[in-house]
Amino acid sequence: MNATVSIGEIARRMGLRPSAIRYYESEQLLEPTRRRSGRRVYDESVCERLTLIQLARRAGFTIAEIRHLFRGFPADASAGTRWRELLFGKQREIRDRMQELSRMKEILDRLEDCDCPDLDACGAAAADRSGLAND
Amino acid sequence: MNATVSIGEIARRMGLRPSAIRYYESEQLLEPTRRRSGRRVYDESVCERLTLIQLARRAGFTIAEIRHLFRGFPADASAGTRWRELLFGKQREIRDRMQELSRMKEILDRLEDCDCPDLDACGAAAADRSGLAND
DNA sequence: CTGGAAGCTCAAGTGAACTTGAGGTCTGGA
DNA sequence: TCCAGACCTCAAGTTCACTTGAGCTTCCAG
Repeated sequence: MNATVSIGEIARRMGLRPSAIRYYESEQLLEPTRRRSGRRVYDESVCERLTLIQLARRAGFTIAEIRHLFRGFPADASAGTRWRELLFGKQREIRDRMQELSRMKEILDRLEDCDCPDLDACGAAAADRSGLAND
Repeated sequence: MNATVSIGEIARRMGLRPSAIRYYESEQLLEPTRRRSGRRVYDESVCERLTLIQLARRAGFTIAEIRHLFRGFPADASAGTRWRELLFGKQREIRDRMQELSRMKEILDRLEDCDCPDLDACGAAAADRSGLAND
């Protein structure tokens, strides 16, 4: 029934600019959009797709990687392998990023408990700093 | 004893390019470096600082934010408030990012268990997709 | 029917975070 | 002594992900 949403309306709902949506389409993260007298007409389902794009972006995927995530690789002998590699690589990246975020969170939490004007002046954070090299 | 490390050596140890280290210095994330006949001479402690910079970068801090993290804000009535705001804002951002990463991880983990050539072709991921709007 | 908002395309511009290039200096090993 | 290679500065270039502007069309409320 409600398959007649304008690009402006989708953008508003998703907190994006229309230009970003056109850009994603041009990058083939969205399928070519149906037109009515030249204008793009969306149905609601594009929102899920856009949410997934935003999620992937914030998880560190580049536009090209998201395209591969959605559309795979040009079908040849190595397509499956490359897909697996993208997947495994990204899983690893995400694990690493989660760890880094935890470490940064600890530093900030510790900073919160003191009232230094900055990290350089902060003794509470020194403990974290000295632990940083233990990789 | 070993207070005579060159920029190239520090870069190598930290997996950075010398240009990045010079850039951080120019952006005042590192203190002006001691020179010997024009060349920068580091002692090991700069590595902790660089590790912290990299951690913060990957946690989503901009260069300007890292500068504020280290050096605070120009001392005036609002300096303390702005510092707290930066801290709280970043803590929130980190929590959000960790949640987003978990969601993305789930999607990738599910993709791993099937053998679709891409996400568009994947039924296992459809469940995730339909759940995405439930914010 | 009309005027302003919203859309369209395409090319060029933007901001963040570095990198590269040009032109020159300094150092350390053969 | 010679010179390859590491450093220096400063300005300009690069990449990514969009945004903006120009010039033009279409929609719709009054």
